Amino acid sequence: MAAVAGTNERHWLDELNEQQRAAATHRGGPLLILAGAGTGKTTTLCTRVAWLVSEGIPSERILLLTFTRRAAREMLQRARALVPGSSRVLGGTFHSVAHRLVRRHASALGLPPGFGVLDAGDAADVLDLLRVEAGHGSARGSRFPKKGTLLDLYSRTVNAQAPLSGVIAEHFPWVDEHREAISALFREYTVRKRELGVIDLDDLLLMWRALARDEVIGPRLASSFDHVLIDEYQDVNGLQVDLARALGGYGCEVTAVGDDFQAIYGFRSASAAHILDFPSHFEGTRVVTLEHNYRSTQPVLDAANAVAAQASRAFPKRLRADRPGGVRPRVVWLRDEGAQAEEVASRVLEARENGSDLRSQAVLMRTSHDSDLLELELHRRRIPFVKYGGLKYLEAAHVKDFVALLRLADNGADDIAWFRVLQLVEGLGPASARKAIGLMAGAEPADPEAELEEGAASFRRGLSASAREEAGEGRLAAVPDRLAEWYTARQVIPERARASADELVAALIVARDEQRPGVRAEALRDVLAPLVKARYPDGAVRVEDLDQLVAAAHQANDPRHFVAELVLDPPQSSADLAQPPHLDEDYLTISTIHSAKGLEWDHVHVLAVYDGNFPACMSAGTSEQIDEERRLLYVAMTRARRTLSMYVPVRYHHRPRGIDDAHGYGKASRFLTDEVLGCCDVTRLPDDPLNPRGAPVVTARRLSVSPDALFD
DNA sequence: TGGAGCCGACTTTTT
DNA sequence: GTCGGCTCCA
Repeated sequence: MAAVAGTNERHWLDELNEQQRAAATHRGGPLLILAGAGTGKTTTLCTRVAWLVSEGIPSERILLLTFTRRAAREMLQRARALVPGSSRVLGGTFHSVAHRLVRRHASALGLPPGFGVLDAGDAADVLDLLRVEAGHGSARGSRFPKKGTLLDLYSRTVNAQAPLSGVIAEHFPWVDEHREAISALFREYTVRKRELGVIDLDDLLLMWRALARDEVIGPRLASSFDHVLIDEYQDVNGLQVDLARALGGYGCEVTAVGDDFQAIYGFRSASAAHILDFPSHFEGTRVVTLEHNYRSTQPVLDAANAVAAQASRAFPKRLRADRPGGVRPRVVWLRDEGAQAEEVASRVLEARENGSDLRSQAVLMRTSHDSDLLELELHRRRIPFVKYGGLKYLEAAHVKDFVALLRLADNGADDIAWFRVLQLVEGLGPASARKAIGLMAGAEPADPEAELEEGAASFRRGLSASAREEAGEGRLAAVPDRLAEWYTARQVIPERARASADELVAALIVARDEQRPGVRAEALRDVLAPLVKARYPDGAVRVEDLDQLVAAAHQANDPRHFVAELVLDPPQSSADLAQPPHLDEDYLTISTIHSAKGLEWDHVHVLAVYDGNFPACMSAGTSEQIDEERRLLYVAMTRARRTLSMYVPVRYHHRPRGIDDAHGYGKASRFLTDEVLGCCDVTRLPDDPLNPRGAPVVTARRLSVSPDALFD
């Protein structure tokens, strides 16, 4: 480490205000930075990283935990610009850091070296499998919860670290009659994951905590860091608090940043209570509050403050703007979502003509399909955009197929992947796939391999730590290998599908022996391509999507964990995988509010601000849920630097994509109270130009329209 | 009779 | 894109 920089060289400290500087240069003891929207939270945190490094803390001994990897990357880039020495700071999400640690200690945790990480969809598939096995498949009468609900419930219970019965009573009362069956199902779920050699996202946190609490491994882990900085602390859950406390308990200095009024992840068991409890969890905490808003103009803040003031238990916190001037936010009533799309597109173009490029503008919405019509309109007008949130690249069916193949090449015991992969073959459905997998799994090798098998079995049972030590890593590698049993299993495949299935399995065997991830991915892409082309009408386009993944596999730094890293840091779109990104291109951002967290734009448009969306009808149950929905609107509003527009389509479709014409006549969001509207310019857009002032439709005429004359 | 495949109804927010 | 229900095929 270079000599400590003199204070006069740290000119970047001069750019901070008094509170920010106090936070950035705090030394000794835990620190909590309460930072309202736009108060320079990121700047302060980056500067703190830079300051710590300039104070002589080795950068690899600093851990920066953020909500997304994108946030970590951005912060580290900025810190590096201040102090080049900060390049080795370890940054990422709780989950990605957990993955590194779990990887390193896989054998202690009883995991095979090639263990996979299930994404939410895979985890739900495992639960579904167990649900069917337990006979809750199509049980008549009292309906058993579906896989999505089960996963929600499971994840909530684990992340909140609360008893299942309590979580059911509070959030899922309608499944109470099945409580015991669900409890048994969840126990089976943890067993099954072990058998499959996989873990889910929640396990990553559980396992990190288990490592941190272990009397031997824990201190060793904690001694790797001097400082931990945690961003967005208002959105941590109980498990993450445990991790923070474990780190702090071993003498690591903890800094947390957040704003209780921006807590929007209650549905993931996060709770703003944790940030308020921080001082009691960490003895001797210094609290620094940042109140000066450098992002928005006062008129925007006035409206946002008016929304915040409605909260039942709000901290009295009024943001004050540092930027002079500004225009009042607009609230626009329109006929319907079509009019909304046209209006937003026009305003975006208008702003661009006035010198604001598309990158400085964003459209935000509650749910990802709120922008469906807008996306069509933008295509029509050739306005480039990138959409964040909603259905992601990895969730597209053909990409999931490909990922399942990649998984199988790493871990032949992953039956969920098998189940998906086998069904790619035409004429091979779920029933045959299940049978074949049962045969592959059930056919235990005979005596000669008993010793190896003993290792695998002990892994499956999840032995005590000492027994696992004994088994050693070499034996743990002996996960049951389905591929070897294919010859037996293929007998239950319908005859017409057998040859095709053989081909697929043969390709997997070849791919498994190929260690270079790029070459392996290429081989698997080649077997998959014809199947994708046959299955989907737009198959050719989808195969191109796969090429992006192959390219990414070629870039992978750690072949073994290419798929896991994909799950932990999912590309938002296929364009995200393309190397290098087209940085010079100008595009509009469309994003769910959840995905827009921490970001800002000059011009912000908020779509569909009607009641039923803000709050969403599904989240209008308890007053806590409604508070969270209000904060969501607040977060959206405070993303705006210069102008803010909120749209209320009066007539909206219940269902997206125009499947039918079911629609309702909505009211504006209940959060747009008179106080809020008083801070805004309210306009009503003229009605349908083809039918001004609702002129009655002529019904008496009968016209005949037919192309029959053409059919001579 | 089981299983593959087609058709119609519906979809909150994310690591 | 997914789920459940239905029909037709071996």
